[in-house]
Amino acid sequence: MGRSQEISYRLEQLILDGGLAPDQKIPSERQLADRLGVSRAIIREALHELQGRGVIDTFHGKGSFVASIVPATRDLDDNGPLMHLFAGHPRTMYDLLEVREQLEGQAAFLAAQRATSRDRHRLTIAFRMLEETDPLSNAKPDHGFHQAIVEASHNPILVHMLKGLKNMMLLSVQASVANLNPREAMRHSIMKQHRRIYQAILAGKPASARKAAIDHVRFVADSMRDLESQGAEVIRMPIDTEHSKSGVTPSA
Amino acid sequence: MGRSQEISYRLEQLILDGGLAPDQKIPSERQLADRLGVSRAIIREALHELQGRGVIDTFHGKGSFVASIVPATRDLDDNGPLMHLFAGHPRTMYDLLEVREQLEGQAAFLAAQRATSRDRHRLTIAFRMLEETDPLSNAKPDHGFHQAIVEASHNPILVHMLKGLKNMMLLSVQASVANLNPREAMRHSIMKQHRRIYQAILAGKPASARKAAIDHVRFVADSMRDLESQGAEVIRMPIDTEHSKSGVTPSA
DNA sequence: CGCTTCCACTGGTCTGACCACTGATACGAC
DNA sequence: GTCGTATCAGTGGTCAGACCAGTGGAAGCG
Repeated sequence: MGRSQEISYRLEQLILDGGLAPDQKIPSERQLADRLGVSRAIIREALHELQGRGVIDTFHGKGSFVASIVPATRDLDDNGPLMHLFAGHPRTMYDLLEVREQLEGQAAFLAAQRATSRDRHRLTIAFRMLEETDPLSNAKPDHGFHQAIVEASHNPILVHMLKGLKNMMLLSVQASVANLNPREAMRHSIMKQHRRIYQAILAGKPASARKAAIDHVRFVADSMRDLESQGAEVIRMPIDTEHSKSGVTPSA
Repeated sequence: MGRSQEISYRLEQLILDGGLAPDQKIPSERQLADRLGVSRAIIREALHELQGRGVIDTFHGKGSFVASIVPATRDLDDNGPLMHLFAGHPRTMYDLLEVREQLEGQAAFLAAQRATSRDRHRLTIAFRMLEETDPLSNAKPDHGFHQAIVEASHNPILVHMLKGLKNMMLLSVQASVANLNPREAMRHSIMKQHRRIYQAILAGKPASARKAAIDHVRFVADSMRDLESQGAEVIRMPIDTEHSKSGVTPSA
């Protein structure tokens, strides 16, 4: 363990101990360096580590501040590491969609095979909600619809895996809804796709259901790819409050 | 957004893109600084950030290395509930196979599309190991083979999900191997299926690879179902299994 | 009063030096 | 020959001091 690690640890302790509340300002790097008896470089490295963990946010010219959502020492509620790892990386969304494609397809397939009457009922409710909801706040109903499907698959592992991805899914779905729904034509297409999935499951046609689900996810992915390649601004959901990392066009 | 952040972002990109595999060594700080045209301090800050996120591990005097995609912290926790499920319900194995069917299929598909020469190399090694290994202790090479495939898919999320299921997969694979391999005919079929997958990926035929992989998993599932319905004793593996590392030894 | 200018303070980056650890190589004693 | 040991190049760890670049408030001006 180096000095930097130790400092990082001590700072985190200070913060978590309640000595520093959320949004509270952290002493300046120079002050910390002086007070803790190490060089400023060390302080900076330690702060970067905390930054990576999402404990603090730093702003040029202003200072460093305790992040509003403090993920305690070692997250109990977790999903954290993954989220931090993946959040903000555009490619991740497509990776996610590649996996979703298959999982949703399988879920739809199984749902068509196994859905009980209660499943059908819940699915119908979710579907209606989806149809009737204001497109602008459409993310949750959309997610709810897909979740109803996977639950109808009666495969605990499938449920578990998609549940584990729930947060990331939500982000992804929100992003896609935010991007695609405004385009009236696309919104219409997506509605139609949802309907296809829904009807195939209700009709007990596994193969059709799978195909519909896969097509749906693929359509979303392709559409977003198109949009992005056309230079349209792809709205990414803020995983953490202000990190407006969007707008970065890696044009080295 | 500072230079350091950008560097951190670029490095992470490299890693997630699969340009750098787990346990692989990252160029030295001085090299990176030189190559990316920034000072070493910046590199160090970026590395500390990645360290904070658990993307890399750093060792004094040795270097920095890509950490396993999934922070091991929650590995056990993650599987805990599922393991519990598995213990009681034989059906879970089939649920698992249903999911595997799709995930492995997708992995094979993407691998056929994206495998680099290094991927092909590792895949070949894993495949040969699989061919040459004593069937009785065949579980690990089998798992290693499948893992090599998913890593060649260059989809971090896919890697994560299958890795998360690693232990259960191992159980499942062990079970299937233990049950199926003794039957000479079946063992032969499985070998042929593995070969089909392998060749399809090497030949760069995504569709074939997917089909081969799906057929393979489905064959295993069906075979076990048959056996079970015939009253044959299905050997189930004990839960614990030593935490063996990945089947393939990354030969430096 | 309102606007501008300026300046102190904050983080961001660079340089180049030195320390501490690791691993392999060369060398000496046996 | 073999075995320890000394050496050395490469790596991360730390330091000091300088300068650049945003921020925000205070002083000064119209």
